[in-house]
Amino acid sequence: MSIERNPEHTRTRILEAAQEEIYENGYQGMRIEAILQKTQLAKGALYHYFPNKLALGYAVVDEILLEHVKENWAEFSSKYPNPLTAIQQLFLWKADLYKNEVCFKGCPLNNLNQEMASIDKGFHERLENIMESIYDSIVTSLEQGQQQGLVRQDINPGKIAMFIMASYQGIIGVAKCMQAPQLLTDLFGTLNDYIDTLRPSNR
Amino acid sequence: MSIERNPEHTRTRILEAAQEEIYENGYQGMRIEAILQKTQLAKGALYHYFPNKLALGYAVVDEILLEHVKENWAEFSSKYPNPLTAIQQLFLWKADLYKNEVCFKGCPLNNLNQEMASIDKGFHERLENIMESIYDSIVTSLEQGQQQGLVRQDINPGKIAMFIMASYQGIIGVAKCMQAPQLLTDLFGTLNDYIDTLRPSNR
DNA sequence: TTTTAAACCGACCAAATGGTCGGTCATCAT
DNA sequence: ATGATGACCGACCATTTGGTCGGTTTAAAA
Repeated sequence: MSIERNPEHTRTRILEAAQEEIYENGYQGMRIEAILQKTQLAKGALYHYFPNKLALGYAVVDEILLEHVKENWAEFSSKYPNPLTAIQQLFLWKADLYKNEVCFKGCPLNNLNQEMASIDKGFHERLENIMESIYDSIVTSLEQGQQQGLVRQDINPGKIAMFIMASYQGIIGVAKCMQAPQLLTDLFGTLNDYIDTLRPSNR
Repeated sequence: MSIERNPEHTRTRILEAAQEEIYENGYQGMRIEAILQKTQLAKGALYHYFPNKLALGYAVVDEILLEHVKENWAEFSSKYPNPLTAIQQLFLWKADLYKNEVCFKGCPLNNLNQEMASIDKGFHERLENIMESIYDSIVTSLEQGQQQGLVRQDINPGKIAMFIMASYQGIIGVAKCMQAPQLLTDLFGTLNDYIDTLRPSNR
């Protein structure tokens, strides 16, 4: 009996297994053997698609993490015309999402960043690009909000966008450390309170 | 000619070399061999003081990172009676400190947390304890500030303390990713602006 | 001075791990 | 049907790496 072959799907399966492994053990802790076990593939198959471990790691960032981030932001920014509301809603959704087990594992992007940014240039460049793309999205959407009178005129979109990103990362990180889902809700609540202060005062 | 022996000093040298290695490569990337090279010791010496790699990692957290944090906070909280000012000054000092090369490597505590908290229970417990101790310090100092009329009465010290911690961690993390010292100054500036809003409004 | 326990040495070991390579199997164009 | 090409297999290899252990040296106690 013949075994079906589906190159595209096989490659994706490897990538997803690698992402899971990295998420759980970090890139340095990710084991090729574990990916083979998860995918039930032989070593030759993996090395047919990726020349080495590093290339696989890069591919996970480029093809999984980056795409994931893009989709998320696209969804919320199109759903909520008010940029501040979009950000707040995204955070509320994240808070709920991370509330379960995910809370203990942290943010995939942040984890990888802390682990690899200062060790490997390739990882650093990729992760920096992702951050930049998130940053740009927030900035332009804040600027548009200012033009539409939805965001205070006296704030600096660049600085605020960066601060919001940093706080978000920090919140996930602290929650991971403390392993308390309630904390996550509180922290995102405080952050959303802060974001509320960026709205124009009602006159 | 005889070689001087100083057990205490030797142990400390190993710990410090290990801390550097972890700071640069993460715990999983730290190599025993590298520590031996840095300290010019033989393998037997290291394993005379520490039963294995994990115990060495734990010792670094307990004896280097924890102490470092304690000293820092003690210094600033005793120097500035106003807790909000103490926090702000600490951040300004950190911003300046990290401005150089350190900016690229991130916060030792945060790095280790992101890398190991979800992988190893022993690391997690230790890092959580450190976070808790920082948290407690900030909370009590905010509460005292409230009693002295230096901090707004309508804020929740617990939530605010946690938020400040999270933002701090996030700022270091983002700066590490973006590798821009100026960013660090901006972000800490924005955070300090936020902290200013916690002061009682002048009446 | 002798004894004793520690600090320290470094060759060696076993396991883990990333990676290779010759070969087999499925699939599809001709 | 048949050859060609890509997909996949899995035994094997080289290296790295944490860890061991018998032995040597220093320093202080007896």
